[in-house]
Amino acid sequence: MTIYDISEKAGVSIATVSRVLNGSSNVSDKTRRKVLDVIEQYGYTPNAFARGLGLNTMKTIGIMCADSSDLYLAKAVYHIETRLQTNGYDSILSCTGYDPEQKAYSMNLLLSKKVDAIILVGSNFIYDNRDDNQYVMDAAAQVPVMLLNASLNVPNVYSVLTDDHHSMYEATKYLIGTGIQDILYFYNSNSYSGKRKLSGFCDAMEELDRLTGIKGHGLIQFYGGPHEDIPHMAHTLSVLRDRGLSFHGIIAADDALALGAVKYGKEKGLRIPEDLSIIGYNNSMLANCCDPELTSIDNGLEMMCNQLINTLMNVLGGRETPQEFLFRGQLIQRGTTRPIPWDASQPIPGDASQSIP
Amino acid sequence: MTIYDISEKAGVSIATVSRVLNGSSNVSDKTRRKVLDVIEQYGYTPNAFARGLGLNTMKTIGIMCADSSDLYLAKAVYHIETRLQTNGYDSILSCTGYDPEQKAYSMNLLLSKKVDAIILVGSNFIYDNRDDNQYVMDAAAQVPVMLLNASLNVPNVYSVLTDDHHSMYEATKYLIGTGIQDILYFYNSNSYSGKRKLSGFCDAMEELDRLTGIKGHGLIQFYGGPHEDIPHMAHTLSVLRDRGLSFHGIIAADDALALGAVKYGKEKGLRIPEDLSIIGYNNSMLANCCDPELTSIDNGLEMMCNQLINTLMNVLGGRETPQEFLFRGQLIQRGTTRPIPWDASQPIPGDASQSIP
DNA sequence: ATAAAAAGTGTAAGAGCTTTCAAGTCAGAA
DNA sequence: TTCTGACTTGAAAGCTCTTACACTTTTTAT
Repeated sequence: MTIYDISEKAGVSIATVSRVLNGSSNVSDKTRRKVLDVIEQYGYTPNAFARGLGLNTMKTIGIMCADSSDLYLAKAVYHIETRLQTNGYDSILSCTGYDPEQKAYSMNLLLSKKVDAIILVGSNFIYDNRDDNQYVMDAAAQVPVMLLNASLNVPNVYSVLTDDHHSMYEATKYLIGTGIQDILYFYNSNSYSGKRKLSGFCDAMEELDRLTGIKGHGLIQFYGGPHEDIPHMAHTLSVLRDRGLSFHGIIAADDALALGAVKYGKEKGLRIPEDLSIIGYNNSMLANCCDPELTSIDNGLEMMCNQLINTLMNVLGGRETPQEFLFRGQLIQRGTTRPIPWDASQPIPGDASQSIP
Repeated sequence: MTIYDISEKAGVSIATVSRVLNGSSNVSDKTRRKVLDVIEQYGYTPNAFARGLGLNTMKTIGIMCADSSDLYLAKAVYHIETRLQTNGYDSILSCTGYDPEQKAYSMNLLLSKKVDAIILVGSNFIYDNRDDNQYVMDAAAQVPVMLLNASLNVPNVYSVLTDDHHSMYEATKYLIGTGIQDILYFYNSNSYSGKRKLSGFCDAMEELDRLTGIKGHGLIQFYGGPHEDIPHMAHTLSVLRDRGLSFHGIIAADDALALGAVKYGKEKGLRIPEDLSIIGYNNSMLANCCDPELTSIDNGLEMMCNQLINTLMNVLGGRETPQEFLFRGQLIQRGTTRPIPWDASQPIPGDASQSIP
């Protein structure tokens, strides 16, 4: 069933059928109705390839994501996919893993499929070394590139992200405000946003060092073990402690790591939050799975995804739009941290609980 | 840059270029090298639309999934996507939600994009009423349809699933074997596999009723609240208990529900597993997030996904293959259940711990 | 050496759609 | 009535590739 069949049955030319199909206004109502009837009757759907050939677009967006089974990334992909769909776009998903070469390869694959844009979900697509981002720039030369949780100042690249530095800075100050000074930062990624988070933590700790005149309140521990392996995370911390390091607070770069920290605390018989306070990141469902429930930073993922798609639609529609959207995260206080005492004289100037509602 | 440009620069015909591109053997080494060089030099990539038009395929598989942010479904999609990629296929992902109409619509959208096959991830795509599955049969008339976690006996539809009935039956018998008789089944879906699970539970409980001569050991509770809302799940159970129902074991239809059960137990001050034993389903990362760690049923998701892709490749390659693959789940015993006592005389014949290693 | 088979290459006909441009229709104005 | 211009419509070219078929060249068998 092709456009020719339809044109024949409707007694018009293929051009007219095509015009009806594309909602062109240059068709009389009578003709339009006639064609529509025939199309309906035979259940005809235009061939997407042929259409793509003619239009050089298929209303399809390429989504790249290192690991779509990751709780956070999966949520992001889901929201993006859903919003795309309501805007009449399809998406081709490509799980690239964390290997840079694979990323570049996947990118080319998507481009060869003539996607209208590419969305990079997650901060691990942008590297510090500008040369390593060449593949992104190459892509941007062909189609708009959208970044979620990362930023790259290059034409035709648009970014939607949270201010991870600020979030971590405030979270750290909040924890200090509850009376804890020896804090461990527990992280597992050096990605674009990973770096920002770490520096936020460091800045807050340095401030503390400066104010107290004591050096080294902050500890930093990288977790390189298997993804999502909570027991292994707990074990990593256990080893640390056994080496004699002491800390009464843990700030984790994501909720899974925080759960590892909670598990560690329980295994060591520490009361949470009295003996050990813990803050997670992302405010995922894991925060509720935790006992006690996990204090975590919510960065409004859904809102960011909406902004990203809106921006994309603007770009695709040829409308002007800012290149970068920066959101602010929000600390959700739950059971793994103590509240800031009402009367406490803050060791750090500035009331953290004010800027983090 | 088209095939014409390449053919000109290489001094051959477009047919030869095309043959080189498609790895046809009817090209001399010398010619091939020459063409390849030119292609390399100009960084040419064939236009996917034109290719699709000619071949009527784009090496693309449609994946449908109700909610790709669901922990379990996301894992499945990830494995499928990854395996597809290693087989040289792309995937178009469509998140349909749970609305039947939306499913049919998405299906047509995928078909219009000329996918080579459609994979339905999750059991909620198949309904009890055969008429409701018409959209699947319609699709199967055009391309192979693969079902993960569901089954439909229709030509050109292939199924890969676990024997949920058996898993639940054995899990229930196991729990009974640990000495618990009043068991609550906690579930949230009436999907294809949801039904199977429920009937597995019911069968085991009826057996118990028959053996003890007492009716009504089993309780069943549906959870209709928001997805992944652990506190809400706990609350649902709390309400039940407050109405005077008593149970010392909970079997949940998935791990999230089981965490809800754990939370409920803790809130009520029950010791787990002494006062309340809990079994989850899917053996997801949540099982490790739990304290104590959750006993759960592992149904080998990755293996199933592999089988599904292998089968698909066979179908696409025109090779014979069975229509249905049925796997057996496996109970992973952890901290939310007691071990079966060595010397206990089983109230139910058949040693559950034997068939569930 | 020669016939027959095999291998390599090119021509041209699609695949199904969009879109330009020319032509046809028809109302209202002159 | 004739002309003008606004609408409609159709013919045909174009988008980029694949592939059947025909033709040429090379290899193999005799």
